[in-house]
Amino acid sequence: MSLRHALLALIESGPFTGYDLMQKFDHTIEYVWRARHSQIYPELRKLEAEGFIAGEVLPRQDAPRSTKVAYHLTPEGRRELERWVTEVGPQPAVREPQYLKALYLEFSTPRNARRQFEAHRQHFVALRDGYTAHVDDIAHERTVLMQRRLAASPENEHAAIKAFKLHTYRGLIARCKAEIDWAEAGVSLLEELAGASGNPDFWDTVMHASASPARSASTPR
Amino acid sequence: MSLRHALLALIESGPFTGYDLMQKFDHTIEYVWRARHSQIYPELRKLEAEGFIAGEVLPRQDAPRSTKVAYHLTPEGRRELERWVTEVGPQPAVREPQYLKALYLEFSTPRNARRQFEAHRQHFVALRDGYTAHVDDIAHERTVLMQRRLAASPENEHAAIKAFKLHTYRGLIARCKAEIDWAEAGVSLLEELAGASGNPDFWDTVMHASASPARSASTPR
DNA sequence: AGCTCCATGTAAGTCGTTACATGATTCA
DNA sequence: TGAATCATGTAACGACTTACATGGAGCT
Repeated sequence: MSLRHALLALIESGPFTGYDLMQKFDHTIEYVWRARHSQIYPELRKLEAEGFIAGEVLPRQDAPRSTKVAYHLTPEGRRELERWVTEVGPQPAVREPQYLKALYLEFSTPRNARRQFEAHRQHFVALRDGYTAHVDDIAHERTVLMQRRLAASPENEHAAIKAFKLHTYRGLIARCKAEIDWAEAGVSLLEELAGASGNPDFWDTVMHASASPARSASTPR
Repeated sequence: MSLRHALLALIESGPFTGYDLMQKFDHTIEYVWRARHSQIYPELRKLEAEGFIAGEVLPRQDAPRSTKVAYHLTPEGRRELERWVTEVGPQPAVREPQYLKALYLEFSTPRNARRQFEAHRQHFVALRDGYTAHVDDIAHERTVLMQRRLAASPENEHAAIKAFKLHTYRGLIARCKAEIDWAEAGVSLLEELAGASGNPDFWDTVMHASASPARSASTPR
């Protein structure tokens, strides 16, 4: 149920068209929630039907013969945003595909296990770098969203508003670091195991090979 | 697409009934993927239809007049399990409800912000404690799953099999720690902001109050 | 007679994905 | 002429949730 609130929060410093919002979700800017345009446009219409946002039809600056719709927050939308921020929501259920796989790496070769950890590492290095660049942009007030939001607030609140955003992205950076450390420790673990086994074929040996292949109780031994 | 593989991996040390599996997902044991029985039973039938598992009808020990179905892995299921472990899958999209909310804490009071961080902390402390207990169980080979899996493998692989599981859960513990640290740093941040603002009402003042309430471009100022 | 555990299901709905689609305009 | 950007949609499907439902058995 967070997409709608991500939209409301963005639109608060609007007005924005669906296309504007899509771009914020699609690449870079909104780094904590991902959404596709096929989800965004219908959700905007729902939010408008519920009275949380209001759209106005504008001519397109690039193509004056067609139009676009820019949405802004209504007072009800504002209240809904405040309600959401105030409410303590349920934490999402644990569902970790990479860790699930890591539990069962013995079903493949150590070489592959290392590949998994390296891919994991790479992904989170890239993610961390993106976050880091974004933190920098926020600290230097280089993002349009920050500028708009600060412009709409009294000066004595600027520090806090900025601090919340920085704290959020720094937390995500710390998480990336934890993932990177885990992946690197995984590689180290494999190397230790390689050393401990005197086996020169270690890296290409499937552990836990089909020792008990699909024994069936209807085939009593 | 991970539920089916979680099921295959569990069933590998089977046979298990849907009810057995449900319990492993529901509470404690399988700490990396959560699923409900309403998802598990249909998926088991799908896996059987695809030939990855095979069920056999058994009498229930507690109620001999009714039956249950215990599934075991087929050779195709075994191959599918190996294929999945070998394949480098796509990382799931970033979607972080708590961090999203943290980005916009200025729409509520600092008192509420602190409540959010404290709830976050609590949740991950509990999760970490669960993981920690589970790591202990694995290290001492107290779980049925570990015992079955080790019994079905040659001794020289026991260390590696155990090491993968320990490494996985320790990684999850490290992640919990990062979350706990983040939440605690959030509380500290709020206290700093409280000190910096000389305002005695700080904790109950909504920042970013409706300074620009739903301005509409159709209402030019 | 009612509670709990075992064991299994269905139905409705939300959320999200990929893929398919269109139409205006500018630029090379 | 074709590609890229702006702008907006729909359709089909998959994953997951909540809620509703049943039926045997033992325990108090």
